[in-house]
Amino acid sequence: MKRAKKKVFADFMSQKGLKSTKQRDIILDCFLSSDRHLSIEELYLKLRSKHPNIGYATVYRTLKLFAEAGIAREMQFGDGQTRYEHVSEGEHHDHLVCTRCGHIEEFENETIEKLQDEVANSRGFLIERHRLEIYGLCANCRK
Amino acid sequence: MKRAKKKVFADFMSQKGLKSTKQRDIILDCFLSSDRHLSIEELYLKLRSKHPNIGYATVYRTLKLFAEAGIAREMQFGDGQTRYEHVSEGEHHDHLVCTRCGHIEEFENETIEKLQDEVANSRGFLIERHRLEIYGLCANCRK
DNA sequence: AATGTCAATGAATGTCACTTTCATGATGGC
DNA sequence: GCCATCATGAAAGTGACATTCATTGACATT
Repeated sequence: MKRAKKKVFADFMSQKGLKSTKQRDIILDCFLSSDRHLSIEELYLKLRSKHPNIGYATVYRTLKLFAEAGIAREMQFGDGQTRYEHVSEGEHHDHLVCTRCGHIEEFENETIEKLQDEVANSRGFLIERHRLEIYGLCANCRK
Repeated sequence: MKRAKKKVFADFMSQKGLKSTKQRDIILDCFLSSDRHLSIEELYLKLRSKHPNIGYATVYRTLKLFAEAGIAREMQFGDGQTRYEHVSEGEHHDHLVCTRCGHIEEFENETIEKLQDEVANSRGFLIERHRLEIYGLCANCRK
């Protein structure tokens, strides 16, 4: 899966006439071996420990590239930081966010999606995308 | 209803030992007679036309007060601006957001809420709140 | 190997939307 | 009216991006 995404990114880059560089490889490796929901800042700090002279701007631009290439997706959870999550081919999911420990879980629910379509249709609304987030305490933090 | 909210706010203020001022009255009036989803900037500009020397910081602080008093609620729709919506006693609703004209519609769906509860329960998650936003084209912009 | 070409990099700077500070100005209780 | 507080608004500060630009580096050409 890590290998598959590397290929997707490599293909995207060559198709766009963009170059493969040390930094981009390092950032991709680090991203793929990280949490599913990572902010630019977090990834930047994680990288700095091993590669002290990689720039914030490079991390920022490279994550944008990942998003364009379809291997990452930008997310806002309302804490003022953009997070990037891994994307697997065509999937969609929503989130359970723990307000105590920050833990993020994913879920899918076909019925909810269907009901959303109904709501949108009844208003003449054409859906492009949606976001559903449930905030609360995760099982661990309830103890 | 406008009158009721003014009372709620007046009660909140006196209970907190805060003062009633010209500015706060003006801002409350303007807020109550506005769109249901207004950014600080929008409200500030609207106010400036009639009250040129009211400060941005005052609008900002007063909206926070409205939120504390429970007559407004902070919302993020991912455009980088915080919006404040009117709150009516105990109600909850979700949003349809037009990505073209910025129009925001509200909706409620009991079944979706119930399904969310089920999802949360199955993960041992204790819900505090949730947000559901559907982004797309409104009926008008589809034409 | 030296040079040319051009995208990539990263330190520095800019931008935007708040958020706080602080010197002044209002308010409400006596 | 007096005064301890609170409120105001101009200005400065903050945090998280987003852009600039001089330099670097990778490959192609001489």
